[in-house]
Amino acid sequence: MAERRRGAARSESARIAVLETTAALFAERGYDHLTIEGIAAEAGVAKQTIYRWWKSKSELVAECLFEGRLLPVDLVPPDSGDIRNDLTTWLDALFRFTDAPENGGLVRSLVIVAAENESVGRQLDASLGVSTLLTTRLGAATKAGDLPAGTPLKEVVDTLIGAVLVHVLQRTPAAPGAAKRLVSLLLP
Amino acid sequence: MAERRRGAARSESARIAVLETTAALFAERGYDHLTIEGIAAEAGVAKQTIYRWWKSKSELVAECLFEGRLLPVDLVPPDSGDIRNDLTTWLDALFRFTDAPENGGLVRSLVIVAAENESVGRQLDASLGVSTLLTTRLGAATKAGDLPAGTPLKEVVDTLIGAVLVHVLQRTPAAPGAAKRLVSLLLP
DNA sequence: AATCATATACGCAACGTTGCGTCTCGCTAA
DNA sequence: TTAGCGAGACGCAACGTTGCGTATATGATT
Repeated sequence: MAERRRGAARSESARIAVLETTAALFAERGYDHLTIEGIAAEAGVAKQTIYRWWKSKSELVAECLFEGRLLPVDLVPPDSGDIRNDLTTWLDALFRFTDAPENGGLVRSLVIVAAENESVGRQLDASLGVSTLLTTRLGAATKAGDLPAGTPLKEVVDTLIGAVLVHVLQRTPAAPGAAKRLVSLLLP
Repeated sequence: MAERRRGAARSESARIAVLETTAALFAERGYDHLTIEGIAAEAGVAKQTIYRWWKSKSELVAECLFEGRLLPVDLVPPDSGDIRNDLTTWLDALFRFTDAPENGGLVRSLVIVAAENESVGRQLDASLGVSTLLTTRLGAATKAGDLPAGTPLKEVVDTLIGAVLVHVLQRTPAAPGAAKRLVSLLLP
């Protein structure tokens, strides 16, 4: 049996206020200009209330991320039946998203968090809204015979994400047709 | 004509001491625990001497990087004549380097700098000791007929780097044979 | 059932510490 | 004589911790 709690329960409203404020300030100022004191003030919450529940700034951001509060869009690959077209469409949307200046900063901040926080790093693919779903679709396509049997799915997914990261870090907008070229390269 | 300087010239020994100390502390503690005051103290230099010549911490680290002081190894791809073997060997060495825990932290710190500092980000490939050289080799291989004529070289290089970054961020040691699989995937 | 005791979270506010970036000192070297 | 140098003090911002008084929820006592 779970021993019943004794005193006042954790304030859900405070928790929500903190997470919402964190996500807002993160998107607005980026990770490195994010301060615990700033979040507390803006959220109308005591600093100690934050430190009581979150060990660090990166952990706080991680929770926002895993609750889907950081990325404004759902990057779900479409399902038309043609796996290569779907991948191209999805990758192209991802490129167009990251190429917008404000989003570029957002994703770069996200990369910083991934580099600092192990759990965010490990779930990097999930953080970017992909991974399992994408791998599932690729697996299904392989089974259906749309892809060669030996296609190393994990490598393909990692590689796609990696290409996006490189573009974001290099501040190089994706060239026209880059998504298509990349997909053709990986899944000829 | 270059106007003759008046007054004391910039101290080269101080400059060297600062860069060496920066590289050492960066490798030892990582980027986020690197402080200007710490560098100044360790290098036996006044804080103002640093601020006089470098605008920010990331710029200081960038100069270390571009002078080759940050990465302890030269990651030059071999040249055996077989471009795929060479790529695999090089990529494998890169994986083995980043898989060592202390190096993983180093590269993750480097990613943080690339995310914060535009010039580092833009020269990300050069920072990792690759790019131009690699692209040159790939171009030569294409010309020699070892690779299909339409191979998108830039995409290939970006993709390789991206795959390495993803592994580093995910804290996933590269699986045995990963380098070979990746190269086969990109250059079938 | 009403009351008290205990336990916990809360907002508020202050603490000492660290690192920032700027500034002013003499000293030294070109 | 001028500019870079080491040393170090300054105000500022944010850190992470602590104590205070209040609100709330549970368990024990009347």
